[in-house]
This record gives sequence, C-alpha cells and structure tokens, in this order.
Amino acid sequence: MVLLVRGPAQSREKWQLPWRSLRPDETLDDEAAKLARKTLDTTPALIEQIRAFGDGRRHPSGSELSVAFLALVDGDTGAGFEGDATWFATDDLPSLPPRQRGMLEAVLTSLRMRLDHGPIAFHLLPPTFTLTQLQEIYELLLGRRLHKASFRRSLHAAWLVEPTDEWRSEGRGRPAQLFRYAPKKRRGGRRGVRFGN
Amino acid sequence: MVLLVRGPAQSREKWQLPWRSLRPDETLDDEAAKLARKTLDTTPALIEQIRAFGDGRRHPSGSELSVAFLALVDGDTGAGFEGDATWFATDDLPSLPPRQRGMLEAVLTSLRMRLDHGPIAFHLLPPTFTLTQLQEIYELLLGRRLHKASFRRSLHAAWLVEPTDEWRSEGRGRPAQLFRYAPKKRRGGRRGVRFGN
DNA sequence: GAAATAGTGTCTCTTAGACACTATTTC
DNA sequence: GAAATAGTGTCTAAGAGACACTATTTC
Repeated sequence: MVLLVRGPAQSREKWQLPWRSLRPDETLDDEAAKLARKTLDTTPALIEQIRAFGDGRRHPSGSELSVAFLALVDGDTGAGFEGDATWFATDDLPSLPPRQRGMLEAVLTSLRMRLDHGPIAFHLLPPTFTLTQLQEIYELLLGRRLHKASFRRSLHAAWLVEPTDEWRSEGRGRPAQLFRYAPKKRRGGRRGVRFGN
Repeated sequence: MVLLVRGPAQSREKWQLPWRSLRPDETLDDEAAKLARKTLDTTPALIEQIRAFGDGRRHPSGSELSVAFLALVDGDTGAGFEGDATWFATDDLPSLPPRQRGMLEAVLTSLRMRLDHGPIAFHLLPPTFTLTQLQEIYELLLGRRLHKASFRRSLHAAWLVEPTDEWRSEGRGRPAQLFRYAPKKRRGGRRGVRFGN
C-alpha cells in the first residue's frame, strides 16, 4: 500500500505523495529520512532513492525537479502526519498529479527489480521469523504468488538464513521453525545473458 | 570507455565528467541530450537517467544536486567538445572529484543490470549486423566473455532478431549471416526469486 | 592443405515449478 | 479423526556452459 497526504484545498488533485523541499546544505538522503520519519512517525525499514524526475509536468509545489524515494515500513505502522494521511492499495489509487503518477509507477517497478539483487525483504521482518512469513513478504512486494518448495530451495542455495532452535505455534497447524537473517558468503552468481524482451 | 573533459586549471582534479547546469523551464532529458550532442558532436545511441546524487561532496560547479545520465555511442565517435576531451578505459581512470567517482560507479553498475531488461545493445549496432558483432557488444558492456552457443540459443529463444538473406565476408574465415533487430512478442518471462546475496 | 571464422549437436548440471507426500499441531 | 499448517522428495522442462564437431572462406 502507499501512503498519500492531502493536497491544498484549492488544488484539483486531492491526494499527493508526501514531499519536502530540499534545504541548502542538506544531503538528499538525510532529507528523505527526515520526511519519512515526520510522515510515518517511525523510522522506515529501508529508504532508497529511485531517480530524479524533471519533465514538463511540475511538482505541485512548483519545483522543477523531483527526486523520488522509496521507504518501506511494515504493516502495523500508523501515519503520524500533521494533517490527513491515508494508506491506499496500489491497485486502487486516487487521482494524482501527473508527475507523481509516473514517480509512483517507477518506484514500484524499481522495487520489484531490486528485490532480486538485495535482501530488501529482510528489513521488514523481526530478527527471527518463519519461512512462511518471509515468503509472504516476497509475494506482497512482487504482487504474485510463489511456489513454496521452490522458494525454500532457492533460499537454501543462497545461504541467506540459518535456523534457530526455536519454534513458533501460530494457532492451529504444525509449528514453524524460526530463522534468522545470516548471509554466509557470495555465490559465484554469474548468470548468462537474459534478453528482457 | 568513458569520455572525460578537462576541469579548470586551478582545480586539484584535472578531469571531470562532462556536465551542464539545468536551466529554468528545461526538462532533465532535454538538457542531457543537449549536453551529449555538444560534447560528442553526434546524437548518442541511447540516453538514460541513472539517479540523483546529493551527498555532502559537492559538484565542482558548486551545485548541490547532480543527476547522472548514461549516454552510449559506438566506438568510432570522436569528441567535439570545445576544449580537451579524452576517452579513458573504465579500468584505467584518472583521479576524479569524489562525487563523480561515485556517479561513474553507479552508471556502470546500472548499465550492466539494465542490459538484462532491455535491448540496449542493439542501439549500438547498424540496422543489420552479425551475431558475432552483437555478442562482442554484450561482452564489452558486461566486461566479461560469453559462451557462443549459449548466447545464440538465448537469443533465438527470445525472438529478438531475424536473419536477412545477406552474408558478409570479413576477410578470412566463413562469411557471417546478417541479422536485423525484429522483436516478435513477449515471452511470459516470469523468473523465480533470485536472492542476490 | 592450413588457418581462421561461423555455426551446430550433444551432454551435463542447475533450477523453477508441479505434484504428491509426510509431519505436527488444534479442534 | 478432520482440518490446518509446515516441510520434503521426486519428476519434468528449460536453459547455461563445456566440448567437439561441421561448414565455408582466405591464404
């Protein structure tokens, strides 16, 4: 889901991405972190820059250049924004200013591509977690179902997690073993060339 | 190779990435295209934004924010910059201003990741080309050797090229068939999850 | 014929996904 | 025992890489 805030009353588009003007002598990453903390009232699990946007369509603030950031938080986080802020499902979004629509698309695409290349999902989990929890995070972020056995084999091959000796019983059904994130070493991962269409 | 230009005489670092200040009411992409045309004296085969850089280290011009672009040209392009401009091998670069060193790293990494996801290499080739030419482009951009038979099988499976009925004899050895870029359709390319370390 | 380059056939190994199974819990 | 969830064994298909081969040219 995506957190949007209310724009000024007179604007045509009611909702906007949370934003903040870059102040002199501040770094981009610091400003993004401040914006996230102020909007979410907590520190996100992950903040990453996506890219800059500077096409004809201007930002609502009148700024010519926008730099989009992705911030991930887990599902229980409430918004602490002074004013209205609401979570929207990514497939049921209200109308956005034109540039922001493009920014959001780019953020989601980029998130899914980066999932393959870094341990992003682990930031959203507590220190120990079940493999079903981990798989659910991946399915949420990718927006599609994954194959259980295959998911676990890949995970095992990548040496990213190690089992603890704890088990968690979650109501009915067999208890699940808890794992922790413990990346071992680099695979010699040289893939052949994929021609992406 | 990377095209660098001479910085001002009094600066500690002799060489810099080509740059240009963003003018009011110009789009980022347009400004990047203008810079490329002015620096290279030709239109690049491809221009793509990588991301913005706004850390503590400032750009030599004093600008707080830099947006890095990648522009690709083929090997025969000369530099038309007013002033000195020289091509450097990516593994033998002179000293650069600190932020620009990071920008260049990010551009190269991003290029290699994007190679899998779009037909970037074809922009660097003439309308018809041999498969050996195509493979050499990929090897240059990836910085490693590829397996011939495997490369061709992947290419065939992706339906990206079609043979023409022309053959080109390049000195000694068997003539090579010419191909053209003719993407057919989308593969249903859903890969499983790769855990990239 | 030798050297050089283009292109292919076959084998092995890895891995994603399907399917079906076993294991352990609550009700 | 039924239902629910965790976890695994085996098969198949696709694809990457190794290896060796054939094909066609120039010298």
